[in-house]
Amino acid sequence: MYDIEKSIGFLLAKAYQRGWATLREEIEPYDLTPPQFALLSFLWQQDGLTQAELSEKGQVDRSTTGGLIDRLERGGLLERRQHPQDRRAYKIYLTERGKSMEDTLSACAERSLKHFTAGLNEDELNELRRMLEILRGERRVYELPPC
Amino acid sequence: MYDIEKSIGFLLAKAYQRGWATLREEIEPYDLTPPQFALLSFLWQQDGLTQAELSEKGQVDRSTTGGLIDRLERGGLLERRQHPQDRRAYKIYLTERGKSMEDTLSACAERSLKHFTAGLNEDELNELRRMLEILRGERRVYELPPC
DNA sequence: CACGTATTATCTGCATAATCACAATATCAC
DNA sequence: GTGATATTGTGATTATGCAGATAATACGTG
Repeated sequence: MYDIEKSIGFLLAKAYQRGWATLREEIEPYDLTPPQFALLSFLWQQDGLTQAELSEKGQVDRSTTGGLIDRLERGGLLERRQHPQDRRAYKIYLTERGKSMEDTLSACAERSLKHFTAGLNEDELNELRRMLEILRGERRVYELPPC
Repeated sequence: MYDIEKSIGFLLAKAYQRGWATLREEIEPYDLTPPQFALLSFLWQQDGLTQAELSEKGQVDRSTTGGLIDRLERGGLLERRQHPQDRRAYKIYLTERGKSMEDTLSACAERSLKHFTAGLNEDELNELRRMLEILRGERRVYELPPC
């Protein structure tokens, strides 16, 4: 008998749902959503990537990434600049405003994570991270090399 | 320094993403999605629930549940019947077709779960389940009692 | 070198999902 | 009966992935 309440897939969905909501609460005052925050996080690490590169880093479909960038651009956190060598592509750069929000938003993320994971200790979190990385599986979902 | 690649929230999102895609592949031939499958699973356990009850069981917003039911009804897997005592509410019943697909679809779910969790052994899965239940947190997200 | 083909980068449209705010209707409690 | 509450539906916004369109680049062959 299939019991969905005990299914890893269902529990994963619900844990994810709560994680999202917890982060959302923290960053809502800045008019951001969790995926938008994630994209900003990649840009804080490295600026000037193309949409395709950001897409691959975040393991998100390219059209989804395009939409995220639209909204972040509208919010004045980043800007598209023409790629100097490739006229098809944009390079994505943080604006001053986007750069300046790193500390504030990272603090939000830390706070929400602490709240979200309050029921688990440090060892458990490391173990969870290890298992999630395994479940995450292969990285380049959107650039599968020909088998 | 905030490293999103190591963040529990990000890893949770990516593991969830892969879990969804894995199940999706299996049930796509039946024109179903993971949330639709989840709703059916609750109905296999118990028929004749209202939308609000299904919503609470699945921890999903009521309007989301309404949409899921729309699509499953369109596919002929369930039907809305007037609640005998409450004219506001519907009771949701599986059709014969909906009932008959339990075995097939459960097998799909088992298969996809096995594929999805191939990298973890039985003990690890139990540990993961335990931690996800903790992270999932309080159940009734949509019926918070006044604090 | 040139031309045609394949690949790549982005965008658009479509469908599903998810949450929220609000509306319409019905029930409940006092 | 009236006000509060509950059930469902609608509209808006975001996210996500897929398919297809468009434009530009890369490559391979003659």
